[in-house]
Amino acid sequence: MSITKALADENRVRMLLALRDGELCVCQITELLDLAISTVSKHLSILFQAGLVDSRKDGRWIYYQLPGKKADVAVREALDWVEKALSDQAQVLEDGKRLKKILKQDLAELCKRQRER
Amino acid sequence: MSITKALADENRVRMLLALRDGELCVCQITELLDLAISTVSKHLSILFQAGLVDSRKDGRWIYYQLPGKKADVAVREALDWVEKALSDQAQVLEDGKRLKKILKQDLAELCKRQRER
DNA sequence: CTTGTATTTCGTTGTTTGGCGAAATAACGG
DNA sequence: CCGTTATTTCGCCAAACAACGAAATACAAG
Repeated sequence: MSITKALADENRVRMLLALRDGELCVCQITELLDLAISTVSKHLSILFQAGLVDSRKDGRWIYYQLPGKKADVAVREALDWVEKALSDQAQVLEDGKRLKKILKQDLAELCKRQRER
Repeated sequence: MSITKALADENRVRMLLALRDGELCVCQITELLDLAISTVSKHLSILFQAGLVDSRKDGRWIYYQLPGKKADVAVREALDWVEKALSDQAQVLEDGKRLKKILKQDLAELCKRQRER
């Protein structure tokens, strides 16, 4: 049930699909979705509680990623479905392009710019 | 997106799982969930708009059912996931038992009793 | 330590959603 | 036709939710 609720928000689905190609830190996700940092953080905690993302700390940053093979079957199959059913949405395709540009930017610079919004 | 939103409500998921063994009319679903008829009707319209249920009219009653093979792939796979991931929830198991009793009742009687709540 | 920085938590606000009952609709049976 | 009946639509209220900014937290670097 927490899985279906977590998937009900468009921004959260965008986050999951953005993580397909690897982990991202909070400020990268924030840049992609153009939301307040606190909003993104809350969304991530909802995804985390549903088991749909993992996180790890590295230096100053916290990286979020899709869960590995150890994840619950229900979670893994839900994520498979999301990818198959929703990854061709216009917004998601655009996110893919924007994400490439974001990944080229220096992480410290990116975070700094966000703090000054 | 309309699919994930439709699946985010517990009562709607219960409806879908109740339909696994065959079609049900609105008043049977209402009896199962113990909600107002108008509420059930609204839930069903949300499921219908997402493509997660079909309906057919027969005499005085409208029967809802899970969509057939012609349904969208995204819909069919979402329903497969719901069944696999959520059908072992306590509430759903109890619904299964209650549904058997409901199905034994005369349809006209059932509807009549509901009108008098 | 102390400053700076990335993230989370908290409190508030506006919007969405779920619930109900009453009225409208549709359609069957007399 | 006319009343009855099953369902939907409408208008309302309360609860849940998403969004924000400010304050708190955690921790790395100087």
